[in-house]
Order: sequence, then C-alpha cells, then structure tokens
Amino acid sequence: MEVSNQVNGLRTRYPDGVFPAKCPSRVVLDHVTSKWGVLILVALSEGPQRWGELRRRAEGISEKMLAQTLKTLERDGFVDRHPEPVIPPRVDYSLTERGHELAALLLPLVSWVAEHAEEIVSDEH
Amino acid sequence: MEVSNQVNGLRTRYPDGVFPAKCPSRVVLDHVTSKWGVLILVALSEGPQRWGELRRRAEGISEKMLAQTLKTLERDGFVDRHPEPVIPPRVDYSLTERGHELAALLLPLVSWVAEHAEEIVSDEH
DNA sequence: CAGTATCCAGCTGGATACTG
DNA sequence: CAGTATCCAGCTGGATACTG
Repeated sequence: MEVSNQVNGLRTRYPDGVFPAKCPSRVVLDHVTSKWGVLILVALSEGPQRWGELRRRAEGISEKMLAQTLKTLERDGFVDRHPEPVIPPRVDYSLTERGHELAALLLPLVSWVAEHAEEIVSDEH
Repeated sequence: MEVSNQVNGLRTRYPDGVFPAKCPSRVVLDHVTSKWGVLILVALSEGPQRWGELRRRAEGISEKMLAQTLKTLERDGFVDRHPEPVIPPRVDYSLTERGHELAALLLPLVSWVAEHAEEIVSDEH
C-alpha cells in the first residue's frame, strides 16, 4: 500500500478535516500514541521480548501501566502474548503483522524526534 | 535526510534500546503525540488556520486545551503565531519548517490509523 | 474573535503488598 | 517471573465567567 493512498484515505474519510470526537480513529490513535504505547511498540519492533525486558526498556513505567498498555495493544491486535507453561513463568510478547505495519510508521517519527529533541528543548531558554 | 539515517540515529542515541525516563526525546515525544497535539499538527498541515477553525476541527477540544496545546507547539518551534492588529482580533497559526517535517511523518501514521480503526475496533467484540 | 482566569470533579497512574 | 489488587495523591482537563 502506498503512502499516497493512505493520505487520500484520510481525506476520503474526513473530507472537511474535522475529526469527530468519538470516531474509532481517535480511539485507536489515543492508544498507539499514548505515552507508553509508543515506547512499547518501538521496543517490540526489535523482536519478541519478555515482560521484564519491556519493563526495563520503558524506563519509569509502573507494573500497572505496563500490564494495561500491553492489554490494550493486544486487544487492538498489535501485540501477541505467548505464555510458556514453565516454572517460573515466562511470557514473550511480539508484534503481530498489524503491529509491524504500525511500527514501521512509528519508527521514523520517533527517530526524527530523537534526533531533534535536544535542539528543540535547548531553544526553550 | 533519509529514513535509514533517522533510524540509525535512534540506535546511535539509545544503543541498548532503553529510553531514559527524562531524556529530551521523551519530553518532545509526549508533546507531539499528545491527544490534541497530533490533531492540531495534522489540521495545520493543510495550511494556516485561525483559532476558531482549529477549535472546530479538533472536535471536543476545550479552549483551555487549545490554548495550552498551541503554546506548547509554538514553544517547541513547530507552530508560528501571526496576530493581526485588527478589531475584532484575528490570529493565524501555521506550521514552521520544523513543523512541516514533523507533520510529514505524522500524516502517514494518522492515515493508516484512520484506514484501519474501524476494523480494529470492531474486532473488540 | 481570541483568548485568560478560576474552580474543581474525576481519571491517571504511581506505590505498595501480595500470589500462582 | 509475571503478573493482580488496592489505595489514593495529584494532575488533567472540562465548565464557566469574563475581557481587550
């Protein structure tokens, strides 16, 4: 699918440029652009990872928010959960195909921000 | 600047994939991926717009949040404010060059979400 | 029109303790 | 290890009234 098609899709769906308050787009957009959602998706774009590793990578995330974020992303079909029946428990998380599509669009954004963030923040006396 | 360079920048800056809790990247990322920040940036990518029009487009936004979001985006150097000395007042907002760079990365993401949101939400019984 | 100022309800999310 | 359960402080952000 080409980018131009995707952008046309935006205009087709919202011809007047208004985003209705309760449209599905806003709901899903809030999930994927949430503070922790972005970081988890970017982390998982490097490959399957365990709960503990995700917790370490998204520095500052609480257990509650990690559980909640993973559940939302799983529910939206971006993330797969693979529990292994061993003791102690081991659970791997990975991106679904849909999750990979999304991450491919998220990565350039996050990279751009990572490259420009210092300059942006330092301008703010 | 190529996308591959940008993604390499991510790895260079965060080689172990950890996003430190208080790094500038996280701060700026929170601004641009905030609930209203995304919508305002996308709306402005269609051209300069007045306060009232932005308020109408980002359906559901309060005056307080519109003012706050615009100030943050202006402070980050993504948005320019052009007040005209007329009565009644007229103020136009537009993207800076930096804002256009960012919007170019945001649009494919928002478009993808707009195209898939219905399917995603409908899967959630 | 394009905001600012104030108030405050309620949700977010952190901290802590606990578990199969 | 990978979570769940509970509590609650404090921030977010909506509503309302007002202004140059």
